[in-house]
Amino acid sequence: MARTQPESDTRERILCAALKLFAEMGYAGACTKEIAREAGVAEVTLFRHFVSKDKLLEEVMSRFTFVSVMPQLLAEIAALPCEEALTTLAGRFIDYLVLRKDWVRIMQAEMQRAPAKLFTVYHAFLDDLLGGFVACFRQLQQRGCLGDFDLEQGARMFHGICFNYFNQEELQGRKNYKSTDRELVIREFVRIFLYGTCSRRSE
Amino acid sequence: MARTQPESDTRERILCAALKLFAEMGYAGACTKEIAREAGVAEVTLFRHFVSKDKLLEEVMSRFTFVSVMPQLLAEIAALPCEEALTTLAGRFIDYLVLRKDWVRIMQAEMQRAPAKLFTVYHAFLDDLLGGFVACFRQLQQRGCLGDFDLEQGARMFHGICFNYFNQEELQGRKNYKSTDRELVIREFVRIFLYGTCSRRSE
DNA sequence: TCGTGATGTAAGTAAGTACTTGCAATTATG
DNA sequence: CATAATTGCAAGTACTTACTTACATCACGA
Repeated sequence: MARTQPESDTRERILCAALKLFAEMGYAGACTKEIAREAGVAEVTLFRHFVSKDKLLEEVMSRFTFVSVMPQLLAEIAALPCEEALTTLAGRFIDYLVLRKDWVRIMQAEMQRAPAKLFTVYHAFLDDLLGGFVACFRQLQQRGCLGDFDLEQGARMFHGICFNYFNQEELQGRKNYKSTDRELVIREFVRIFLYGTCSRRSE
Repeated sequence: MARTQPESDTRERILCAALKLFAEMGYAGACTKEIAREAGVAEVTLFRHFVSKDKLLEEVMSRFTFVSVMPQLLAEIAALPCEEALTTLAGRFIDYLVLRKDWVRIMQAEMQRAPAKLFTVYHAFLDDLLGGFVACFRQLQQRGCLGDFDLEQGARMFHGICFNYFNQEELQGRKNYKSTDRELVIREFVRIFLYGTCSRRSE
C-alpha cells in the first residue's frame, strides 16, 4: 500500500533502525533484511531510498552527526557556584553522551575501516568536546573560582573521567553488572579536581 | 605437505591471526578464509583445529585472557617517591593496555552479543584494575604521601583518565590524527590528582 | 620401508546476504 | 475519475561465507 505516509517518514524510520542495529551488531553483523524489519518496511523499500548498504551507513552517520552542546553547557554553568558548575557540567556532558550512545558506538567500531572522513569527523567531535571544556574552565578561572593550571590538560582529564564513565556504564554495560552511584562518582572527582587545580601554582 | 612444524605451532598462528582480525574487522567482518590466510594455513586446516568460528572466538578470548598486572605494579612503585610512583603506575598501566589492545577491542565490540561469560570476564578484568589501583593508593597512604580520600572513587578517577587516554590514542587512532605528549598528560594529571587528594580532609 | 600425523589442494554443500525486477495495492492529488 | 507516488509481495540473481569431503604430499619415527 502507498501514500500512507510521506516518503521522508519512511527514510527516517530506516535511518533510525540502521543506527540502532549498526550500533548493536556492527556494520557487517547487521543485515539489510534485519534493518528493514526493524524499520517496519520491505527490504526492497530500503533499496528504493538508499543506493547501497554503504551509502546507508554514510547517511546514518551524517544524519545523526554530533551537534556541539558545549556552547549551551557554557551558558548553563555561567551563574552557578564553582563546584556546582563543575558537577553540572559533568552530569550534563554524560547525559549528552548517553543520548548519542549509538552514534559514538558506531563511530568507535567502524571508523578504522571507514573512509578517512568518518575518522576526521570523530576526532573533530573530540576536539569540540575538549575545546568546550577549556572554554568552561577559562570562564570559571575568570570568575576567580578555579586555579591557574594547564587548561588543555585539565580538559583532557575532566573529559577522560566522564567519557570513561559513559563508556563503561553505557557502552560496556557495566551498569548491568554492578550498580554505580553516579552522583557520588561525579561529586568526588569534581572535588579532587577542584582541590587539585586550585593549589596548582602556589608552590 | 606436513610435519614441518608441531601441531601446536599451527594452532598458535591461527589464534594470533584470529585475534588480530577479530580486533580489526569485528567477528562478523572477519571471514574464516581471511583468518586462515593471515595465519598462513589452508581454511580446511583452521576447521581441523577449531570446531567452528564461534569456538575459535571463545578460544581466542580464553587464550589471550588478561593476567593481572596489578600485583607487579604494586611491587614496582613500592620504593618510589610518591609523585614518581603515580606517574610510573600510570605509564606502566597504559603500556599494559597497549599490549592487550586487540583483546580489549574485541571484548568491547563482541561482549554485548556474546555469552554472558565474556561479559563477566570483561567486568572481572575491570574489577581487577580498580582493585589494583585501590591497593596502590592504600600503600601510598600508609607511607604517608597520599591524603585521606575515598580510595574507590580515586581509583575510578585514575583508571578513567588512563583508560580513556589508551582508548583514544590507541583504539580510536587519535595518535594518527594529532600528536599528544604522553609524558605531559601523565605528569599534569598526576599532579592535579596528588594536590586534589592531599588536601581532601583538611577542611 | 612403512605407517602415522599433519597439512594442502580441489571441489563441493547449504545457507545467507546485498541487491534487482515485475507486478499489485493503496492513497493523495488534480 | 485518472494519474502519480509510494510501498508491499514474490521471485529472483550473483556472490559470499561457514564448513565438509576426498585425495595427495611430506616429515618423522619405528
